Amino acid sequence: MKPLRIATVNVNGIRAAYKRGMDQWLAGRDVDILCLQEVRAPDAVVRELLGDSWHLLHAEAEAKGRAGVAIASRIEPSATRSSIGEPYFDTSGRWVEADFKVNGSSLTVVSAYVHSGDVGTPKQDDKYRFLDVMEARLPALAAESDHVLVVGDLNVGHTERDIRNWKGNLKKAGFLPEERAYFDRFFGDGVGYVDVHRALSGDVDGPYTWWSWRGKAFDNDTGWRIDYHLATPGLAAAALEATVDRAPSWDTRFSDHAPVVVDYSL
Amino acid sequence: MKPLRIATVNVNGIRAAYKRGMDQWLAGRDVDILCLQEVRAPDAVVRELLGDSWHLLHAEAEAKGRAGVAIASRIEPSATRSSIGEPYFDTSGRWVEADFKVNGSSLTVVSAYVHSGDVGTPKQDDKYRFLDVMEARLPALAAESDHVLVVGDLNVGHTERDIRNWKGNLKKAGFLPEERAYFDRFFGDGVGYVDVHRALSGDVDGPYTWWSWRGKAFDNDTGWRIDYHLATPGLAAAALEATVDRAPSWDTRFSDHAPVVVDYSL
DNA sequence: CCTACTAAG
DNA sequence: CTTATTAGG
Repeated sequence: MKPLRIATVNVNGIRAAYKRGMDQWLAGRDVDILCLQEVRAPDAVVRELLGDSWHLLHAEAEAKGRAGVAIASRIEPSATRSSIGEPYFDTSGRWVEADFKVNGSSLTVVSAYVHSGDVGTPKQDDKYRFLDVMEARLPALAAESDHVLVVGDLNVGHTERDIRNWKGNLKKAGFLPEERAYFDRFFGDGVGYVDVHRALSGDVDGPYTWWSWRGKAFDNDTGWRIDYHLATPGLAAAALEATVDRAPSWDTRFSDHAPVVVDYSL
Repeated sequence: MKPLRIATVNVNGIRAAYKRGMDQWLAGRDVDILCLQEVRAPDAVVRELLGDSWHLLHAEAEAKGRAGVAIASRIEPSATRSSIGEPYFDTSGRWVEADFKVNGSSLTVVSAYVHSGDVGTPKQDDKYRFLDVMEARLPALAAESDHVLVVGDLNVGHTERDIRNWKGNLKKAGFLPEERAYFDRFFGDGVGYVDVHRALSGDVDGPYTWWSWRGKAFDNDTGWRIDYHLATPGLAAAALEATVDRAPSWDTRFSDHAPVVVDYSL
């Protein structure tokens, strides 16, 4: 049986990503379920760019040109939702859920875009509030489907291996102890999800998924691993291979984030 | 005696112009006095881009990133002014004057940027008000110097030969009868200036100096001649040659306007 | 440093 | 269609 290929990527504006060759990446990757964050475009534009070969679930943000998440799939979802369970976030373009039937099992896929945060500002409060709701939503989803996969830009590096310059970022949004503790719990017995890429790659540095556009961050691989596949244990056990599509393997850099692609033998 | 080469160009943002190769144009043209409009950058940025081989007179607009005119010269001005004579326009970045001594004669050069206007809006009132003040300033300048040259983006096409699609623009700002009448007066006995390029090129269509970025306006030469050299008669008689630097002669299009370059044998 | 928005051209 | 600004990342 051909594995199910699921990719997540923060496109940082899908119009800009297409200008930079995102279509070439897509054409070469044969993705079954494509999860996008920071779409930053109206629904009609997204449909036009992706073409009609996808089923598209897209949650725009209320603010024009901000955030926006989507799930584009070759197979049709049996159900879709665009709420994380807290009305405050329903128009923020940060969370969509799609249910699929795959070989007799139910699979829920989530495309998530956690706030970037900013210490000492209301943005950080929103980030914690979102992570709180997410922490409650994860086990609820796991109770409803055979398999759950939450992917996206979670804007937190979990461990010292997930950020190149971790010492310099201990007080920065994205690597705060309080943020990292959420991920300890996501991956702990209570919530019970698995960090798929970390499980497959083992205890190594990276692989990073985001690099600042500034300076030579990308060339020097001064990056952060903040784009994840969080899977329920049965699904995580079915993960065959995980890849970050960045140079040198893939030479089109169409966003400041690189796609994280995982094959699941479901 | 080597003629004095004076160029005018609306750069539509000097930063963007340099990115598109304005420096290559400048390097190949050996200009003595360079008049700029729509500089749209802080003074420090302009000085950095032009380098230290110029004397620079630069009037920024009060509004950041808007308008801005400059005169960069290889020879040092004996005096400079940045008022057209009406305080309302003093912070609009639309008028600068520099006086030079050239071979024993006095020469005043003005870099002007007339409002684009918009029929039925306050912008059109400002445009008329500016043209009113300009109409008063022209003879005053002529009385003070041996030679006066007012160059820049005057945002009005004078005659039917100055706009490709003149019939379609009779009611549009830039070709309104009331605007064109100002130029009849500028070139009439009362004010007494000469349209240098028209005098040299004769009664032909164009040559145009501005083409919209939209569509194929540039390739089809659907343009407007709105960038001028207005000279007092003695100076106009000294004009040897006038050129619009556009393709095919010059292949770098660094602005939606092309430079108008004139050699004066002073 | 890059995105999209907006006003201006 | 392009410019620079602004907020957001």
